[in-house]
Amino acid sequence: MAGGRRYHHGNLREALLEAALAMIEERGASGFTLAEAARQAGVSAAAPYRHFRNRDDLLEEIALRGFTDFAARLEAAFDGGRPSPLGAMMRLGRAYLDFAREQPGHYVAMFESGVAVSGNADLARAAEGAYAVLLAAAEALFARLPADRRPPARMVADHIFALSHGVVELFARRPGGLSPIAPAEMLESGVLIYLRGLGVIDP
Amino acid sequence: MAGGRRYHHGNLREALLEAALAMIEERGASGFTLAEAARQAGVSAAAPYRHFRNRDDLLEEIALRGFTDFAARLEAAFDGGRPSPLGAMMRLGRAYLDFAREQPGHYVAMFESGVAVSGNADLARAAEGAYAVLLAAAEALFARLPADRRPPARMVADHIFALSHGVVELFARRPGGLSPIAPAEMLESGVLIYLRGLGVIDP
DNA sequence: TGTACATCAGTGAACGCGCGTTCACTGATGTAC
DNA sequence: TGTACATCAGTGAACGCGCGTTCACTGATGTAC
Repeated sequence: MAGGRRYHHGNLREALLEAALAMIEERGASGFTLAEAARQAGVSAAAPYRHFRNRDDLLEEIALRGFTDFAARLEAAFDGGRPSPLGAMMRLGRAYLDFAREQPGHYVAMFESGVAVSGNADLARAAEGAYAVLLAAAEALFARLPADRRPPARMVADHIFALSHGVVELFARRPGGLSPIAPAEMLESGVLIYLRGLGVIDP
Repeated sequence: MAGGRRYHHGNLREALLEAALAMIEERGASGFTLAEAARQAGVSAAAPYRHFRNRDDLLEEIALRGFTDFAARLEAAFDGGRPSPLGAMMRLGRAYLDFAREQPGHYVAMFESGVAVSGNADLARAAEGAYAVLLAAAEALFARLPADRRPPARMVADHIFALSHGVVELFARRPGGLSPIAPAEMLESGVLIYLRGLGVIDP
Protein backbone atom coordinates (compact mmCIF):
# COMPACT_ATOMS: atom_id res chain seq x y z
CA MET A 1 0.00 0.00 0.00
CA ALA A 2 2.26 2.74 1.27
CA GLY A 3 5.15 1.97 -1.03
CA GLY A 4 8.18 -0.01 0.14
CA ARG A 5 8.31 -2.80 2.67
CA ARG A 6 8.39 -1.43 6.14
CA TYR A 7 9.56 -3.44 9.09
CA HIS A 8 6.22 -3.14 10.75
CA HIS A 9 3.35 -4.23 8.62
CA GLY A 10 0.82 -2.07 10.40
CA ASN A 11 -2.19 -4.24 9.84
CA LEU A 12 -0.86 -7.76 9.75
CA ARG A 13 -3.64 -9.36 11.74
CA GLU A 14 -6.26 -8.22 9.27
CA ALA A 15 -4.08 -9.02 6.28
CA LEU A 16 -3.62 -12.58 7.50
CA LEU A 17 -7.33 -13.03 8.08
CA GLU A 18 -8.07 -11.74 4.60
CA ALA A 19 -5.51 -13.98 2.95
CA ALA A 20 -6.76 -17.01 4.87
CA LEU A 21 -10.33 -16.23 3.91
CA ALA A 22 -9.43 -16.10 0.23
CA MET A 23 -7.62 -19.43 0.49
CA ILE A 24 -10.60 -21.05 2.19
CA GLU A 25 -12.94 -19.75 -0.48
CA GLU A 26 -10.80 -21.22 -3.21
CA ARG A 27 -9.59 -24.46 -1.74
CA GLY A 28 -11.74 -25.28 1.27
CA ALA A 29 -10.94 -25.15 4.96
CA SER A 30 -8.13 -27.68 4.77
CA GLY A 31 -6.52 -25.77 1.92
CA PHE A 32 -5.56 -22.88 4.12
CA THR A 33 -2.04 -22.67 5.57
CA LEU A 34 -0.47 -20.15 7.87
CA ALA A 35 2.70 -20.19 5.81
CA GLU A 36 0.91 -19.19 2.65
CA ALA A 37 -1.09 -16.52 4.42
CA ALA A 38 2.14 -15.03 5.74
CA ARG A 39 3.67 -15.14 2.28
CA GLN A 40 0.71 -13.30 0.79
CA ALA A 41 0.93 -10.67 3.49
CA GLY A 42 4.62 -10.23 2.72
CA VAL A 43 5.96 -11.30 6.11
CA SER A 44 7.99 -14.22 7.38
CA ALA A 45 6.38 -17.52 8.38
CA ALA A 46 6.97 -16.73 12.03
CA ALA A 47 5.19 -13.40 12.03
CA PRO A 48 1.64 -14.76 12.34
CA TYR A 49 2.50 -16.07 15.79
CA ARG A 50 2.58 -12.49 17.06
CA HIS A 51 -1.16 -12.34 16.35
CA PHE A 52 -2.51 -15.88 16.64
CA ARG A 53 -1.69 -18.70 19.00
CA ASN A 54 -1.70 -21.18 16.14
CA ARG A 55 -3.46 -22.18 12.95
CA ASP A 56 -6.70 -23.17 14.67
CA ASP A 57 -6.81 -19.86 16.48
CA LEU A 58 -6.92 -17.98 13.20
CA LEU A 59 -9.54 -20.35 11.81
CA GLU A 60 -11.71 -19.82 14.86
CA GLU A 61 -11.43 -16.08 14.51
CA ILE A 62 -12.73 -16.35 10.95
CA ALA A 63 -15.62 -18.54 12.09
CA LEU A 64 -16.37 -16.09 14.90
CA ARG A 65 -16.53 -13.13 12.57
CA GLY A 66 -18.66 -15.21 10.24
CA PHE A 67 -21.18 -16.09 12.90
CA THR A 68 -21.29 -12.51 14.12
CA ASP A 69 -21.96 -11.11 10.67
CA PHE A 70 -24.39 -13.93 9.96
CA ALA A 71 -26.39 -13.20 13.11
CA ALA A 72 -26.47 -9.49 12.32
CA ARG A 73 -27.72 -10.09 8.79
CA LEU A 74 -30.42 -12.49 9.98
CA GLU A 75 -31.44 -10.05 12.68
CA ALA A 76 -31.71 -7.24 10.14
CA ALA A 77 -33.68 -9.44 7.75
CA PHE A 78 -36.05 -10.51 10.49
CA ASP A 79 -36.64 -6.90 11.55
CA GLY A 80 -38.75 -7.85 14.52
CA GLY A 81 -41.15 -9.77 12.31
CA ARG A 82 -42.50 -6.64 10.63
CA PRO A 83 -44.73 -6.18 8.81
CA SER A 84 -45.70 -9.86 8.85
CA PRO A 85 -44.02 -12.90 10.42
CA LEU A 86 -44.39 -14.74 7.12
CA GLY A 87 -42.68 -12.00 5.16
CA ALA A 88 -39.94 -11.88 7.79
CA MET A 89 -39.34 -15.62 7.52
CA MET A 90 -39.02 -15.41 3.77
CA ARG A 91 -36.53 -12.56 4.11
CA LEU A 92 -34.57 -14.72 6.53
CA GLY A 93 -34.27 -17.44 3.92
CA ARG A 94 -33.01 -14.99 1.37
CA ALA A 95 -30.52 -13.55 3.84
CA TYR A 96 -29.25 -17.05 4.58
CA LEU A 97 -28.49 -17.73 0.93
CA ASP A 98 -27.08 -14.25 0.40
CA PHE A 99 -24.65 -14.78 3.22
CA ALA A 100 -23.54 -18.16 1.89
CA ARG A 101 -23.01 -16.67 -1.55
CA GLU A 102 -21.33 -13.45 -0.52
CA GLN A 103 -19.23 -14.89 2.28
CA PRO A 104 -18.36 -18.39 1.13
CA GLY A 105 -15.11 -18.47 3.09
CA HIS A 106 -16.87 -17.56 6.29
CA TYR A 107 -19.60 -20.08 5.58
CA VAL A 108 -17.04 -22.84 5.11
CA ALA A 109 -15.15 -21.88 8.26
CA MET A 110 -18.40 -21.91 10.21
CA PHE A 111 -19.93 -25.12 8.94
CA GLU A 112 -17.37 -27.21 7.11
CA SER A 113 -14.06 -26.60 8.80
CA GLY A 114 -14.52 -28.93 11.72
CA VAL A 115 -13.94 -26.01 14.06
CA ALA A 116 -15.18 -26.98 17.52
CA VAL A 117 -17.87 -24.39 18.20
CA SER A 118 -18.54 -25.79 21.63
CA GLY A 119 -14.88 -25.53 22.57
CA ASN A 120 -14.79 -21.76 22.23
CA ALA A 121 -17.17 -19.70 24.35
CA ASP A 122 -17.20 -16.65 22.08
CA LEU A 123 -17.86 -18.84 19.09
CA ALA A 124 -20.65 -20.72 20.84
CA ARG A 125 -22.25 -17.43 21.86
CA ALA A 126 -22.13 -16.03 18.34
CA ALA A 127 -23.53 -19.22 16.81
CA GLU A 128 -26.34 -19.23 19.33
CA GLY A 129 -27.10 -15.62 18.47
CA ALA A 130 -27.72 -16.60 14.88
CA TYR A 131 -29.85 -19.55 15.86
CA ALA A 132 -31.86 -17.34 18.22
CA VAL A 133 -33.02 -15.23 15.28
CA LEU A 134 -34.31 -18.30 13.48
CA LEU A 135 -36.07 -19.36 16.65
CA ALA A 136 -37.66 -15.95 17.11
CA ALA A 137 -38.84 -16.01 13.52
CA ALA A 138 -40.44 -19.40 14.07
CA GLU A 139 -42.13 -18.25 17.25
CA ALA A 140 -43.46 -15.14 15.58
CA LEU A 141 -45.22 -17.29 13.02
CA PHE A 142 -47.38 -18.84 15.69
CA ALA A 143 -47.91 -15.83 17.91
CA ARG A 144 -51.57 -15.56 16.99
CA LEU A 145 -52.36 -19.24 17.30
CA PRO A 146 -53.85 -20.46 20.58
CA ALA A 147 -50.99 -21.73 22.73
CA ASP A 148 -52.10 -25.34 22.55
CA ARG A 149 -52.05 -25.36 18.76
CA ARG A 150 -48.53 -24.02 18.30
CA PRO A 151 -45.93 -26.35 16.80
CA PRO A 152 -42.68 -26.51 18.76
CA ALA A 153 -40.68 -23.52 17.57
CA ARG A 154 -37.36 -25.31 17.98
CA MET A 155 -38.45 -28.02 15.63
CA VAL A 156 -39.56 -25.50 13.04
CA ALA A 157 -36.32 -23.55 13.35
CA ASP A 158 -34.35 -26.77 12.94
CA HIS A 159 -36.30 -27.80 9.85
CA ILE A 160 -35.76 -24.47 8.17
CA PHE A 161 -32.12 -24.39 9.20
CA ALA A 162 -31.56 -27.87 7.80
CA LEU A 163 -33.34 -27.11 4.54
CA SER A 164 -31.36 -23.90 4.08
CA HIS A 165 -28.05 -25.58 4.81
CA GLY A 166 -28.90 -28.46 2.51
CA VAL A 167 -29.74 -26.10 -0.32
CA VAL A 168 -26.45 -24.28 0.15
CA GLU A 169 -24.34 -27.40 0.30
CA LEU A 170 -25.97 -29.35 -2.49
CA PHE A 171 -27.17 -26.72 -4.90
CA ALA A 172 -25.62 -23.35 -4.26
CA ARG A 173 -21.94 -24.11 -4.19
CA ARG A 174 -21.61 -26.51 -7.12
CA PRO A 175 -20.04 -25.28 -10.33
CA GLY A 176 -22.86 -24.91 -12.83
CA GLY A 177 -25.41 -26.13 -10.35
CA LEU A 178 -26.61 -29.66 -9.72
CA SER A 179 -30.17 -28.62 -10.36
CA PRO A 180 -31.67 -26.34 -12.99
CA ILE A 181 -33.63 -24.62 -10.25
CA ALA A 182 -31.93 -21.57 -8.76
CA PRO A 183 -31.05 -21.98 -5.06
CA ALA A 184 -33.03 -18.94 -3.96
CA GLU A 185 -36.11 -20.14 -5.76
CA MET A 186 -35.65 -23.61 -4.39
CA LEU A 187 -35.39 -22.50 -0.80
CA GLU A 188 -38.29 -20.12 -1.14
CA SER A 189 -40.62 -22.73 -2.60
CA GLY A 190 -39.49 -25.28 -0.03
CA VAL A 191 -40.17 -22.99 2.88
CA LEU A 192 -43.55 -21.94 1.47
CA ILE A 193 -44.66 -25.53 1.04
CA TYR A 194 -43.41 -26.37 4.50
CA LEU A 195 -45.23 -23.44 6.10
CA ARG A 196 -48.40 -24.37 4.28
CA GLY A 197 -48.01 -27.83 5.82
CA LEU A 198 -47.80 -26.18 9.21
CA GLY A 199 -51.06 -24.40 8.60
CA VAL A 200 -49.45 -20.98 8.68
CA ILE A 201 -50.41 -20.26 5.08
CA ASP A 202 -53.75 -21.02 3.47
CA PRO A 203 -53.63 -23.43 0.53
CA MET B 1 -4.84 -62.80 9.22
CA ALA B 2 -2.99 -65.86 7.94
CA GLY B 3 -0.03 -65.51 10.27
CA GLY B 4 3.29 -64.10 9.14
CA ARG B 5 3.95 -61.36 6.62
CA ARG B 6 3.92 -62.74 3.15
CA TYR B 7 5.42 -60.97 0.22
CA HIS B 8 2.08 -60.79 -1.53
CA HIS B 9 -0.64 -59.29 0.54
CA GLY B 10 -3.40 -61.09 -1.28
CA ASN B 11 -6.06 -58.47 -0.78
CA LEU B 12 -4.24 -55.18 -0.68
CA ARG B 13 -6.71 -53.21 -2.73
CA GLU B 14 -9.52 -53.94 -0.30
CA ALA B 15 -7.29 -53.46 2.71
CA LEU B 16 -6.30 -50.00 1.50
CA LEU B 17 -9.90 -49.02 0.87
CA GLU B 18 -10.87 -50.18 4.33
CA ALA B 19 -8.04 -48.33 6.02
CA ALA B 20 -8.80 -45.15 4.07
CA LEU B 21 -12.45 -45.41 4.97
CA ALA B 22 -11.65 -45.65 8.65
CA MET B 23 -9.37 -42.62 8.43
CA ILE B 24 -12.05 -40.60 6.68
CA GLU B 25 -14.60 -41.54 9.32
CA GLU B 26 -12.31 -40.38 12.07
CA ARG B 27 -10.63 -37.35 10.61
CA GLY B 28 -12.59 -36.25 7.56
CA ALA B 29 -11.76 -36.50 3.89
CA SER B 30 -8.62 -34.39 4.13
CA GLY B 31 -7.35 -36.52 7.01
CA PHE B 32 -6.76 -39.52 4.82
CA THR B 33 -3.31 -40.22 3.43
CA LEU B 34 -2.08 -42.96 1.15
CA ALA B 35 1.04 -43.37 3.26
CA GLU B 36 -0.92 -44.08 6.41
CA ALA B 37 -3.27 -46.45 4.61
CA ALA B 38 -0.26 -48.40 3.35
CA ARG B 39 1.19 -48.51 6.84
CA GLN B 40 -2.02 -49.88 8.27
CA ALA B 41 -2.14 -52.53 5.59
CA GLY B 42 1.43 -53.47 6.42
CA VAL B 43 2.97 -52.63 3.06
CA SER B 44 5.42 -50.04 1.81
CA ALA B 45 4.33 -46.57 0.77
CA ALA B 46 4.87 -47.45 -2.88
CA ALA B 47 2.61 -50.49 -2.89
CA PRO B 48 -0.71 -48.62 -3.26
CA TYR B 49 0.40 -47.48 -6.69
CA ARG B 50 -0.04 -51.04 -7.96
CA HIS B 51 -3.76 -50.63 -7.30
CA PHE B 52 -4.57 -46.96 -7.64
CA ARG B 53 -3.32 -44.28 -9.98
CA ASN B 54 -3.02 -41.82 -7.11
CA ARG B 55 -4.65 -40.55 -3.97
CA ASP B 56 -7.69 -39.12 -5.75
CA ASP B 57 -8.25 -42.38 -7.56
CA LEU B 58 -8.68 -44.21 -4.26
CA LEU B 59 -10.95 -41.49 -2.93
CA GLU B 60 -13.12 -41.69 -6.02
CA GLU B 61 -13.39 -45.45 -5.66
CA ILE B 62 -14.70 -44.98 -2.12
CA ALA B 63 -17.21 -42.40 -3.30
CA LEU B 64 -18.27 -44.71 -6.14
CA ARG B 65 -18.90 -47.62 -3.81
CA GLY B 66 -20.73 -45.26 -1.51
CA PHE B 67 -23.06 -44.01 -4.22
CA THR B 68 -23.66 -47.55 -5.44
CA ASP B 69 -24.57 -48.84 -1.99
CA PHE B 70 -26.59 -45.69 -1.32
CA ALA B 71 -28.62 -46.13 -4.50
CA ALA B 72 -29.24 -49.80 -3.72
CA ARG B 73 -30.45 -48.99 -0.21
CA LEU B 74 -32.74 -46.26 -1.45
CA GLU B 75 -34.07 -48.53 -4.17
CA ALA B 76 -34.78 -51.26 -1.63
CA ALA B 77 -36.44 -48.80 0.73
CA PHE B 78 -38.59 -47.40 -2.06
CA ASP B 79 -39.66 -50.89 -3.12
CA GLY B 80 -41.56 -49.66 -6.12
CA GLY B 81 -43.70 -47.42 -3.96
CA ARG B 82 -45.52 -50.31 -2.31
CA PRO B 83 -47.83 -50.43 -0.54
CA SER B 84 -48.26 -46.65 -0.61
CA PRO B 85 -46.15 -43.91 -2.14
CA LEU B 86 -46.30 -42.03 1.16
CA GLY B 87 -45.03 -44.98 3.14
CA ALA B 88 -42.31 -45.50 0.57
CA MET B 89 -41.18 -41.88 0.84
CA MET B 90 -40.95 -42.13 4.60
CA ARG B 91 -38.89 -45.30 4.31
CA LEU B 92 -36.60 -43.45 1.92
CA GLY B 93 -35.96 -40.80 4.54
CA ARG B 94 -35.10 -43.40 7.13
CA ALA B 95 -32.81 -45.19 4.68
CA TYR B 96 -31.04 -41.90 3.98
CA LEU B 97 -30.24 -41.34 7.64
CA ASP B 98 -29.36 -44.99 8.21
CA PHE B 99 -26.83 -44.80 5.41
CA ALA B 100 -25.28 -41.62 6.77
CA ARG B 101 -25.00 -43.16 10.23
CA GLU B 102 -23.79 -46.60 9.22
CA GLN B 103 -21.46 -45.46 6.44
CA PRO B 104 -20.13 -42.11 7.61
CA GLY B 105 -16.88 -42.53 5.71
CA HIS B 106 -18.68 -43.16 2.48
CA TYR B 107 -21.02 -40.27 3.14
CA VAL B 108 -18.11 -37.91 3.65
CA ALA B 109 -16.33 -39.15 0.54
CA MET B 110 -19.51 -38.65 -1.47
CA PHE B 111 -20.58 -35.25 -0.23
CA GLU B 112 -17.77 -33.55 1.66
CA SER B 113 -14.55 -34.61 0.02
CA GLY B 114 -14.63 -32.27 -2.92
CA VAL B 115 -14.44 -35.25 -5.25
CA ALA B 116 -15.47 -34.11 -8.73
CA VAL B 117 -18.49 -36.28 -9.45
CA SER B 118 -18.89 -34.82 -12.90
CA GLY B 119 -15.29 -35.61 -13.76
CA ASN B 120 -15.75 -39.36 -13.45
CA ALA B 121 -18.35 -41.06 -15.60
CA ASP B 122 -18.87 -44.06 -13.33
CA LEU B 123 -19.27 -41.79 -10.35
CA ALA B 124 -21.71 -39.54 -12.16
CA ARG B 125 -23.76 -42.55 -13.19
CA ALA B 126 -23.90 -43.96 -9.67
CA ALA B 127 -24.86 -40.60 -8.17
CA GLU B 128 -27.60 -40.19 -10.73
CA GLY B 129 -28.87 -43.64 -9.89
CA ALA B 130 -29.41 -42.58 -6.31
CA TYR B 131 -31.08 -39.36 -7.32
CA ALA B 132 -33.34 -41.28 -9.72
CA VAL B 133 -34.85 -43.18 -6.80
CA LEU B 134 -35.71 -39.95 -5.03
CA LEU B 135 -37.23 -38.65 -8.21
CA ALA B 136 -39.29 -41.81 -8.72
CA ALA B 137 -40.52 -41.57 -5.14
CA ALA B 138 -41.60 -37.98 -5.71
CA GLU B 139 -43.39 -38.89 -8.93
CA ALA B 140 -45.17 -41.78 -7.27
CA LEU B 141 -46.66 -39.39 -4.74
CA PHE B 142 -48.52 -37.54 -7.46
CA ALA B 143 -49.45 -40.45 -9.70
CA ARG B 144 -53.10 -40.19 -8.84
CA LEU B 145 -53.35 -36.45 -9.16
CA PRO B 146 -54.58 -35.03 -12.46
CA ALA B 147 -51.55 -34.19 -14.56
CA ASP B 148 -52.13 -30.45 -14.42
CA ARG B 149 -52.15 -30.42 -10.63
CA ARG B 150 -48.87 -32.25 -10.08
CA PRO B 151 -46.01 -30.33 -8.55
CA PRO B 152 -42.72 -30.63 -10.43
CA ALA B 153 -41.20 -33.89 -9.23
CA ARG B 154 -37.64 -32.59 -9.56
CA MET B 155 -38.38 -29.75 -7.23
CA VAL B 156 -39.88 -32.06 -4.66
CA ALA B 157 -36.96 -34.47 -4.92
CA ASP B 158 -34.54 -31.56 -4.48
CA HIS B 159 -36.38 -30.25 -1.43
CA ILE B 160 -36.36 -33.63 0.26
CA PHE B 161 -32.75 -34.24 -0.70
CA ALA B 162 -31.73 -30.86 0.72
CA LEU B 163 -33.65 -31.37 3.93
CA SER B 164 -32.14 -34.82 4.43
CA HIS B 165 -28.62 -33.63 3.76
CA GLY B 166 -29.08 -30.66 6.05
CA VAL B 167 -30.30 -32.86 8.87
CA VAL B 168 -27.31 -35.15 8.45
CA GLU B 169 -24.76 -32.35 8.34
CA LEU B 170 -26.15 -30.19 11.09
CA PHE B 171 -27.74 -32.61 13.49
CA ALA B 172 -26.70 -36.18 12.87
CA ARG B 173 -22.94 -35.95 12.87
CA ARG B 174 -22.33 -33.62 15.81
CA PRO B 175 -21.03 -35.06 19.04
CA GLY B 176 -23.89 -35.02 21.49
CA GLY B 177 -26.21 -33.44 18.99
CA LEU B 178 -26.88 -29.81 18.34
CA SER B 179 -30.57 -30.29 18.91
CA PRO B 180 -32.43 -32.34 21.53
CA ILE B 181 -34.56 -33.77 18.72
CA ALA B 182 -33.27 -37.03 17.26
CA PRO B 183 -32.29 -36.75 13.60
CA ALA B 184 -34.66 -39.48 12.45
CA GLU B 185 -37.57 -37.84 14.18
CA MET B 186 -36.58 -34.47 12.83
CA LEU B 187 -36.41 -35.61 9.23
CA GLU B 188 -39.64 -37.55 9.52
CA SER B 189 -41.61 -34.64 10.95
CA GLY B 190 -40.08 -32.28 8.41
CA VAL B 191 -41.01 -34.46 5.47
CA LEU B 192 -44.52 -35.01 6.80
CA ILE B 193 -45.14 -31.29 7.23
CA TYR B 194 -43.71 -30.64 3.79
CA LEU B 195 -45.91 -33.29 2.16
CA ARG B 196 -48.92 -31.91 3.93
CA GLY B 197 -48.04 -28.56 2.41
CA LEU B 198 -48.00 -30.21 -0.99
CA GLY B 199 -51.50 -31.51 -0.43
CA VAL B 200 -50.37 -35.12 -0.49
CA ILE B 201 -51.51 -35.68 3.10
CA ASP B 202 -54.73 -34.44 4.63
CA PRO B 203 -54.33 -32.06 7.58
C1' DT C 1 5.12 -84.32 -12.27
C1' DG C 2 8.83 -81.07 -13.47
C1' DT C 3 10.85 -77.11 -15.48
C1' DA C 4 11.37 -72.43 -17.94
C1' DC C 5 9.71 -68.31 -18.09
C1' DA C 6 6.47 -64.24 -18.24
C1' DT C 7 3.86 -61.63 -15.35
C1' DC C 8 2.53 -59.61 -11.33
C1' DA C 9 2.67 -57.34 -6.79
C1' DG C 10 5.57 -56.21 -3.80
C1' DT C 11 10.23 -53.47 -1.84
C1' DG C 12 13.35 -49.74 -0.36
C1' DA C 13 15.47 -45.76 -1.28
C1' DA C 14 15.15 -41.41 -2.87
C1' DC C 15 13.09 -36.92 -4.73
C1' DG C 16 11.25 -32.49 -3.73
C1' DC C 17 8.12 -30.33 -1.15
C1' DG C 18 5.67 -27.56 2.23
C1' DC C 19 4.02 -27.28 6.66
C1' DG C 20 3.55 -25.76 11.81
C1' DT C 21 6.13 -24.16 15.26
C1' DT C 22 10.06 -22.40 18.24
C1' DC C 23 14.01 -19.59 19.23
C1' DA C 24 17.20 -15.98 19.98
C1' DC C 25 17.55 -11.91 17.66
C1' DT C 26 16.73 -6.90 16.12
C1' DG C 27 14.60 -2.84 14.13
C1' DA C 28 10.84 0.43 15.02
C1' DT C 29 7.71 2.73 18.03
C1' DG C 30 6.14 5.26 21.72
C1' DT C 31 6.44 6.88 26.44
C1' DA C 32 8.54 9.13 30.71
C1' DC C 33 11.21 12.46 32.09
C1' DT D 1 12.77 19.44 21.99
C1' DG D 2 15.82 15.71 23.27
C1' DT D 3 17.16 11.46 25.23
C1' DA D 4 16.90 6.73 27.61
C1' DC D 5 14.59 2.88 27.62
C1' DA D 6 10.78 -0.58 27.61
C1' DT D 7 7.84 -2.72 24.61
C1' DC D 8 6.30 -4.47 20.53
C1' DA D 9 6.20 -6.66 15.97
C1' DG D 10 8.95 -8.17 13.01
C1' DT D 11 13.19 -11.59 11.11
C1' DG D 12 15.74 -15.69 9.66
C1' DA D 13 17.24 -19.94 10.57
C1' DA D 14 16.27 -24.23 12.12
C1' DC D 15 13.58 -28.38 13.92
C1' DG D 16 11.11 -32.46 12.90
C1' DC D 17 7.75 -34.13 10.28
C1' DG D 18 5.00 -36.51 6.85
C1' DC D 19 3.39 -36.54 2.43
C1' DG D 20 2.77 -38.03 -2.77
C1' DT D 21 5.13 -40.02 -6.18
C1' DT D 22 8.84 -42.36 -9.05
C1' DC D 23 12.33 -45.72 -9.99
C1' DA D 24 14.98 -49.76 -10.67
C1' DC D 25 14.69 -53.82 -8.34
C1' DT D 26 13.13 -58.66 -6.75
C1' DG D 27 10.41 -62.33 -4.78
C1' DA D 28 6.19 -65.05 -5.67
C1' DT D 29 2.80 -66.90 -8.68
C1' DG D 30 0.90 -69.24 -12.34
C1' DT D 31 1.00 -70.99 -17.01
C1' DA D 32 2.81 -73.63 -21.19
C1' DC D 33 4.92 -77.38 -22.48
